[in-house]
Amino acid sequence: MTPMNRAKATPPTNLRYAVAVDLVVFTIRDRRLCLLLVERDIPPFQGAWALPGGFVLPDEDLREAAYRELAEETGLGSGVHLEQLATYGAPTRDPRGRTISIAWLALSPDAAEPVAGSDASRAQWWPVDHIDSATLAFDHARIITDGLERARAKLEYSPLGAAFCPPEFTVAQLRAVYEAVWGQHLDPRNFHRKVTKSPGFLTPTGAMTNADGGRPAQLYRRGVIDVLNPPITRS
Amino acid sequence: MTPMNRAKATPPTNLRYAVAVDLVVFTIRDRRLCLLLVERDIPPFQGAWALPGGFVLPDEDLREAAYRELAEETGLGSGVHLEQLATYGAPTRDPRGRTISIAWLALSPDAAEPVAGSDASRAQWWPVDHIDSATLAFDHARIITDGLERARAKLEYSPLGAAFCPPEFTVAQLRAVYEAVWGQHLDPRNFHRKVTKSPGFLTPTGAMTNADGGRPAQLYRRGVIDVLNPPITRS
DNA sequence: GTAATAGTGTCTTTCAGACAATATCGA
DNA sequence: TCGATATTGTCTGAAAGACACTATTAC
Repeated sequence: MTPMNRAKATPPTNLRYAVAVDLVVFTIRDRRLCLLLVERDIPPFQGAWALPGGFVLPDEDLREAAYRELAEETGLGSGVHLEQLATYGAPTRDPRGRTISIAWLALSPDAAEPVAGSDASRAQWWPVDHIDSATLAFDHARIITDGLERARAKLEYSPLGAAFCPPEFTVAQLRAVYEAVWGQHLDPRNFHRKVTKSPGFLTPTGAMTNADGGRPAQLYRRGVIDVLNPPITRS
Repeated sequence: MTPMNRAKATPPTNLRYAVAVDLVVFTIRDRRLCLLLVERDIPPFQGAWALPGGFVLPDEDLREAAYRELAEETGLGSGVHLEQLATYGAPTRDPRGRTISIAWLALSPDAAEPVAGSDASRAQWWPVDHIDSATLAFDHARIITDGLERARAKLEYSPLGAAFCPPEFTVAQLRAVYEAVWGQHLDPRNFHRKVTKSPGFLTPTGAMTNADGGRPAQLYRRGVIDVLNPPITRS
């Protein structure tokens, strides 16, 4: 084994980096798409808003770390959709030293106010169009942009819109999700036909609700499929 | 700052892990989808086939590391499409110690034989349906599965099929890509109409080729768009 | 001429979007 | 009754899949 055999050798200590998870948590509140941010109470970027997150512990999987941080900083837990977004690792993205961050996209039904994290920093839901990218810590503005893009795209070809809804929901609630995420109005009648005809997207519970006034609506649960075919188009 | 304020503090040395990039490199050879694997010449998994990859150096970005490994182990470089696939970090995925691996998906035109890596390990193209998942090193079987799924999905709604083709190519060459990746026959006439009508997918060069016998075919270059609308459907 | 591949046209069915019409509640 | 929302139906135009047909080369 030559000194050139770097790629396969055990890495020396100077090739080890801090590894963190960051969470891009979306929900719908008041018909608007909102993102969870926490206010940093220590340097760097003290006082700036940042994504919730933290370092990965030695014995936990990456997804576990994401779930743990989600629970610690929001009180949210099971029932929240969590998927990997991307990994950010520019050498200077963290002034404290090289840090690799695995970003996760989380979609949550409208929850109560977020609980303060264990570090007592302030956590708050922000409408996405009220977030000032320039003031965010680290490269979190970029991560949020990527998360938004992913969420918007996923509504088209996956049943993830339902992840923003409670376990049982109406077609109108689901439509409100799509309208909030895409920022555009959708025809209620065509939307209704599309989602109820999309095989496996929704399963009717048989129960009805009249919580919204007007004619009572059928309640649905999330179906079993992972890919919408045909997709729910945006236009 | 309490000891509980773990999430925001600078991480101690025991919270640093090795960080690697692994490459899922696909190409089309002999009308079949092929994957580049290297034979490991040192433990662990000595003698097993693995994805090309290596550790991230202190001053390079993650994408740079992926490009460097690609060049070192394949001789490939510019002109290869490279995108992040996912990050794998199960605590025990590497018996040498905790290693976080950022996997990249690379799509390459049919190239010459891969050059031997700088560590002289053997590199070889494998038809994807000839790969024995059970014999692969680490969790690479899973990574390959994820890469395959991503590649298959991306052909539908992105112009990435062209990443498997040389800079100038015919519709038939592009169709061969789709057929290899999807493993199914496509009607040449409908395919031709779909891709040439898809706005921004292909730009004709004006030149023709008769390399395949029969009527000469128009040559195209990759267009400028990133998303196909409408998508190229699979059925 | 034949064989092979490239490319166009045409038919049918399916589906998306616009929007009328009907259904079922509360007040 | 009206106002609100839910749900179904109907029409039209666009697009997909099947496949006949024409075009242009090599031999």
